[in-house]
Amino acid sequence: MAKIQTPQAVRGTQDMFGETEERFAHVISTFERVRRLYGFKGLQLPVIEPTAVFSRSLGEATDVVSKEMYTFEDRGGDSITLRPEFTAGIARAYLTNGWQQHAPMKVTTHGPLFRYERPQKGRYRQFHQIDAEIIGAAEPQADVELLVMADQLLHELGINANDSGAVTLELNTLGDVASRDAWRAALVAYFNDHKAALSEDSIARLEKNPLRILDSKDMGDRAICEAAPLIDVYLSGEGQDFFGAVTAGLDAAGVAWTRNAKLVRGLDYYRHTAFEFTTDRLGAQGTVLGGGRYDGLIENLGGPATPAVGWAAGIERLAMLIDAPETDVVKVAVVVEHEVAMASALKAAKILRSNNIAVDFFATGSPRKRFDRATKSGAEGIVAFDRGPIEGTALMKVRADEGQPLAKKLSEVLEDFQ
RNA sequence: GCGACCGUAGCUCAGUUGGUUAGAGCGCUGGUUUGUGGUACCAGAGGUCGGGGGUUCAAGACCCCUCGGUCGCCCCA
Repeated sequence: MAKIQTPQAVRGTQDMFGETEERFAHVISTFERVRRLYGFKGLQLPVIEPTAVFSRSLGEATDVVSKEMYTFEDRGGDSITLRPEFTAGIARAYLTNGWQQHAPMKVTTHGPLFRYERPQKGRYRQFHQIDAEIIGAAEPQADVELLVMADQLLHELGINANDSGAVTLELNTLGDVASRDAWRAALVAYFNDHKAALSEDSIARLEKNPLRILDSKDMGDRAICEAAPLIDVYLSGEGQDFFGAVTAGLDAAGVAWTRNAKLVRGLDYYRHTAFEFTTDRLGAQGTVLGGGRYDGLIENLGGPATPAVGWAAGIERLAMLIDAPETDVVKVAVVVEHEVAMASALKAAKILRSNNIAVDFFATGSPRKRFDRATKSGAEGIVAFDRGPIEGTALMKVRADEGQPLAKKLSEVLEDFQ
């Protein structure tokens, strides 16, 4: 028989099992727990959306829209896109379902996102994020609540800033529309004056996304950025008040933060608050959680002017930063030492499981291996079924820890492990 | 899209300046010991050395192409 080539996973996708999966699941379950502590509702959204949802809200010129989306035509001829981020889809759902009635709406979601990029450490084509948003809230307290929740989440995952220093909250403001536009114009003027010294990448950014030059990794660019104009000079009184309220709120809640006046967001719809929790432990992928205020987005999609704030965090990146969670271990290992005991063993396993006791079942391979595997499973107790004194009957033996084997009734076993 | 490094059993890796039947550990299967058993020992299965082409008397080792992986640039979580 001719060998056929074995199928491969799509580049940039992962098959998670064992510790990798446990870390992943732990991030999500912690997030689900913490989000409830802050009164956020869950949200489940489609993975596919009409392409326009993203092209209109992110901006046609952005890298995400122009070259990173998984877009295809469905059988009806409609252009469909696999979501590259959460916010646009949430905004769409908010409009199509008339969720204005619930405003201010505090929601969270999590799941897979897709971006056609070159995979590297902490970055995949199918990746996963947890996401939190408050829609319909214009006040800075919404920004604060979101940030305090993010901080607590990181803390409960064991990777927060306050003591370990693994992650730090960098905070900036982009101001309101007028402030932001004035700052942007000043930056363009400044960088144009220094165009000759800029890197090739940054000259391109000057046209497409001048704010981005501020976090260039090029050493020459960084030197030029040192003297670049800051938002503070162009920030309106209103913008100052807003930012002041956010920082005061964080201080009141005991959340550590540092000002990074060069922090910007890649997407056009951000206003006011911009923030990132960053780490130096993930190679080139320093951002673990990022977000900001996007008061302009819902209007971009044709809805009413609706203020909103939100953040998203990469589950894979968080999973790489946490300590390995304890692996789930079954409470009882049921071992079938002789075939005549099979029926009794199956029945016992079923009863134990019905009583909410986790059971693993060992009934294949040599009797010796069965017991070995049961021992290695880490179960608290082993319930073994052997041939009984009368032909065709079963004998139950219980062994917990190092003790001598005991003959027990199943009801006693239930008591032991309940 | 660009760059660097890597690709030998299921897994982690050895394989000396190219030279006889390609190895180890773990895992797996069977067995022997250990008085009911997490140990130790023995044996077995499992590889067309990512794929294709080339150089050579001889290539897992050298050259080219190709596919895959990792990391970095860009961009982002």
